[in-house]
Amino acid sequence: MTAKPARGRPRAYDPEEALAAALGEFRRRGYTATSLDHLSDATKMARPSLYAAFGNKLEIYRKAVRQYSEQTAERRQRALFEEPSLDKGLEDYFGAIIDAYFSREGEPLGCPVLSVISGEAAADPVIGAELAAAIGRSDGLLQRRMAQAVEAGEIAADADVRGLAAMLAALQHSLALRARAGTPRPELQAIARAHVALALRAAGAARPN
Amino acid sequence: MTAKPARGRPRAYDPEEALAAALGEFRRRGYTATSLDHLSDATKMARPSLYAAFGNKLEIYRKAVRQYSEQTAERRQRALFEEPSLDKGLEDYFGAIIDAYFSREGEPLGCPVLSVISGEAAADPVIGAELAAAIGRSDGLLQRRMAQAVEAGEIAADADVRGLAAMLAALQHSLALRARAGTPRPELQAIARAHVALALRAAGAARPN
DNA sequence: TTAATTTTTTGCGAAGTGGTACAAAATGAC
DNA sequence: GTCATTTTGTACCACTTCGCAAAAAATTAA
Repeated sequence: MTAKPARGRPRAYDPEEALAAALGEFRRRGYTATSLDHLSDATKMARPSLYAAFGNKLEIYRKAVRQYSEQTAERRQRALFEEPSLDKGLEDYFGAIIDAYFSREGEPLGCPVLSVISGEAAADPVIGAELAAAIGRSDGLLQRRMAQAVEAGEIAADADVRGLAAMLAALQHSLALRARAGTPRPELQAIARAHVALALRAAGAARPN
Repeated sequence: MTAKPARGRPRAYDPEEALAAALGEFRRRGYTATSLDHLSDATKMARPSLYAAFGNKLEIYRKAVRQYSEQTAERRQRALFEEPSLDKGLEDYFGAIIDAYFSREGEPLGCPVLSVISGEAAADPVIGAELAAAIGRSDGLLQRRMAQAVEAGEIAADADVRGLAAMLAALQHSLALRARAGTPRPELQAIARAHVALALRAAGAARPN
């Protein structure tokens, strides 16, 4: 990956680290409240270097989120689609989400999208679309999983697939928000467990366990 | 109410209108992205007048939210606690919430608290506390209602009161977020209906209808 | 009229905003 | 070495940010 001798002056930063540091700033401060000076400090890159490397503020944010998504998506999707037990799969899915909602230092930062650009989404159509897309992706995943569950007989044949998916998506939205408000991790985990259990019961799960 | 001859120069603005206009700006733009100039324009008050009347930016926001809350709380609480049918009560409760999440002109602005200060909550402890308090208030209301429902035999005696309340709160959080992403009203209403129906089914409602 | 009181208006200031131009520095290719 | 190339660092731009001081205006009380 990093095997590129290149030609000119070697860059003094690691793009991946820089984007991670930038995302940290966005998550802590929120989108608008994060200035280019903040990003410059956090990445240890001068502002012109930031521009040359990633583009303007919005582009920096998008690239940082994309990297985060790619890094965390696999575990979530595997939990959802490769775990045989629906119950355990959902618990792992939300467990992965909760893990991602905390920084390495344990700060409850919530979701880099839902929690960070919600404030700006109504005024800026580009950001609004970004938010809508993120929500739509989760909805899609959960709908697919619930449809599978119906086919596999894991839940009632006449279960409301879309309603159940929306109800589980709501848990994700709620976790993002509660993390943002400082709710400690064990409490989030308890909330997720209870929510999943109730959802499965409402779905007429084959084995209410 | 407005019967106060006062002494000095009469104020040229109506405080209630001004706060409503200020809240509109906050809701549209988000907290940080709303500048005092925006507020000054929207309220038609010069910046020093804003300061004299309401205080600094955060105080303006708080007073505007307080007014909004007082104006919308009654309908919500009546739906929740005075409607005999639990099912209908919850539907009306979330119906009132959805109504409040749209501006008079029909823009889906979401919640003036959840959708607006989520981004700032992690960095600013005062705002974080504000967000946590708002979440806690809804949790409390829903817990009380679900506890009543158990006592009245409207739902199963061994129902998970806290879990159900959190699950319904999650619907509120999700509605706020989806509104922010531009989801049209009928879709929000459908989501709310399905969510409530599933929650009641999970609660072992006496009459699943 | 005059004085007291309250609000509005004008204008300022120091700091921060996103974004960029341009020269200096560090490398590989020749 | 010398050149082409790429990144870095310094400095700057025009604009906006929040906040306030001080004067002007509009009213009631005496």
